Amino acid sequence: MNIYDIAREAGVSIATVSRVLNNKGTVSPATRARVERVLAANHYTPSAIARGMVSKSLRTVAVLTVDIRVPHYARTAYTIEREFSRRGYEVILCNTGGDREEALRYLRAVARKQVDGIVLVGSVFNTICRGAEMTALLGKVPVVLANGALPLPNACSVLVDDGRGIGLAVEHLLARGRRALFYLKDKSTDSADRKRDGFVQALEQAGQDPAGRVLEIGDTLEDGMAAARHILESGQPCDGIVCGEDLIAAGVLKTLLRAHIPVPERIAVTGYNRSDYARLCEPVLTTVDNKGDQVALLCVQLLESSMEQGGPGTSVTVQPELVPGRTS
Amino acid sequence: MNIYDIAREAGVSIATVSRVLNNKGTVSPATRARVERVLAANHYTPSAIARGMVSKSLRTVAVLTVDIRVPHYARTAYTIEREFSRRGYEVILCNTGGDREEALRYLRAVARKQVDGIVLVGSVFNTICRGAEMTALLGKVPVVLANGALPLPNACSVLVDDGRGIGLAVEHLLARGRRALFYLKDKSTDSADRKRDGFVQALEQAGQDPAGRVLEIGDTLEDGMAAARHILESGQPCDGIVCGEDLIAAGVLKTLLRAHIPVPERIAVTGYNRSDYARLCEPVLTTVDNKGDQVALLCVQLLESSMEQGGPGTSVTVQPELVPGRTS
DNA sequence: CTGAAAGCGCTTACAG
DNA sequence: CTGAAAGCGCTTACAG
Repeated sequence: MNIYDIAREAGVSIATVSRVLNNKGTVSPATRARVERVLAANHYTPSAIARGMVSKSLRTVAVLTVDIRVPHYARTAYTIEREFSRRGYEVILCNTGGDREEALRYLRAVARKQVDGIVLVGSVFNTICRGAEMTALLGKVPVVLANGALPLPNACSVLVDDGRGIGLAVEHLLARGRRALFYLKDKSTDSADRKRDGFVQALEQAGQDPAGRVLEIGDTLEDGMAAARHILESGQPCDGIVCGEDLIAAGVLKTLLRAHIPVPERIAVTGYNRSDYARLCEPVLTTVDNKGDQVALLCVQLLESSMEQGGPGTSVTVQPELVPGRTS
Repeated sequence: MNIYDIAREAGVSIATVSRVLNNKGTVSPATRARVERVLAANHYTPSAIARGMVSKSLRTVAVLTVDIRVPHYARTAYTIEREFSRRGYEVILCNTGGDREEALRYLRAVARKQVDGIVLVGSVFNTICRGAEMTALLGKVPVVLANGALPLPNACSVLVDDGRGIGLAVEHLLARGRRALFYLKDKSTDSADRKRDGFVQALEQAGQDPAGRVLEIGDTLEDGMAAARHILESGQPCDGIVCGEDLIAAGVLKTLLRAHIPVPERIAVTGYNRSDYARLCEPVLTTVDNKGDQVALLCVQLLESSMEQGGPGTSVTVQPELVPGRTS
């Protein structure tokens, strides 16, 4: 059942049907009523493809992220999807695994579909979105990065001051009298580097030597557990462990509890992300809220405005906030 | 840059360009080479919209779920997305919140885009996918349900034997000498009901009276915490709490730990889903693996085959598995 | 092996 | 207020 069938049945031209469908132009009330009746009677569904053929848009945006199973990304993707849905767009989900080739494959696919915009979630895209084809693919459509930035004229950014976020955790621990802190640094993304820098800087500002205080580890629960064991076994003085992710902190906490080390009395622990992991821990983890929902909302707003009005890529920064729990 | 531009530059007809683009029909090696050179030189990107205009497909599937922030749904959506991506489809993500009207809105939107298939993740869709418009929307395209079933000729199902899953947990506890079990039932979906039935049945099979042993609660950590407090304060004998979700079990565990009740010595706890929550708990939660990844993969396989070959809706059932932890 | 032409289902100037 | 016609960028019989 297409627009021709409707037109025939209503005794009008397809142009008129199109007008009532889109509330564009002028249609006499009588004609409109007649067409609407036919439309409803046939459960007519307009073809977004045919419409897209002329408008060059399917009202779709692509969200590229690392892995939707990571709670922080899931939250971000959730808000982005809901907000775009409210605005009449569908969202294509892409789990790139942080892999450059995979990201390229997704970008090629969504370019063919002529998406109206692209959201890149995670600072890993700072690193992998390089090279001629990437730039070409990302250059022809509005782009926004959550927790990242790209040197493209059309790319917007919503940044989180992650260095400051870790700084907050450090200052919090120092203020409570902790003197021998460690930092567990995950992966190697820009964001992870910024957090590490925040740790180092906060220690230096307090007149402490950060040398040997940063441990590079993976980003799993087990990595956190192993790192804590490593610290304990090293015999080095330690009264606080600052972690770059809640999941790592949960692992640390697990090791400490199993070793019957009182938390926070002997060793304090802090996480990052304000995820459910933090609430789940017993005692509840002190963590840093990196404002995932706010970041996601801002991404949608920036992208929407650059999809509709164009304009150069703007950038906003969000400040994280310490959320005290019972591990500090 | 469209197919006409390419044809002109290569000195051939658009039909020939289309042939080399799709490796269809026959093209002389020389012509093919010439066209391919022009294609590459111009970074030609075919329009999926124009292609869809004739094929009636954008090679897209829609995944409707309740809320991607729930880890179990995130895992399912992840696998579905990855598997479809491998097969050359893009995935549209829809967070319905389990709301019928929202689901309808999404279904209307993806019907206009003529998606090739629809995946419904969660047994809530058993309940909300009723009514004329729903049936019409779901009737014209291959549909598969993860953990659910629909009385439609074209709908496939991948079911999880959730009743059996809870039964496994109960039998496990009974085998370890527990005699006073409670079941914490979440929400009211078909799946939650089946789990409750599994609990009741397993108790009866063991010759126990299930009366008063099932508590209906919400599905949050706090609900689990409150339910455990309620049980403790009631003074009723209790040496095991079976939960319908890991998150609830985590809440129960939290309350028990805070009350200094030895787990599992005095009260055992089991969860459901084999989520990260279970691993995070200390002690690690005994849980039931409801095979989310396997379910997701089967969904993709069923949907793919019914998208390509049509055929009636088939149904498969997956058996859950007990994963012993340290809380039982 | 290759090309001319029709057709997919809409929207949008342009006439009237 | 309404309709005829062109055009969006492809694929696909059909001829040759």
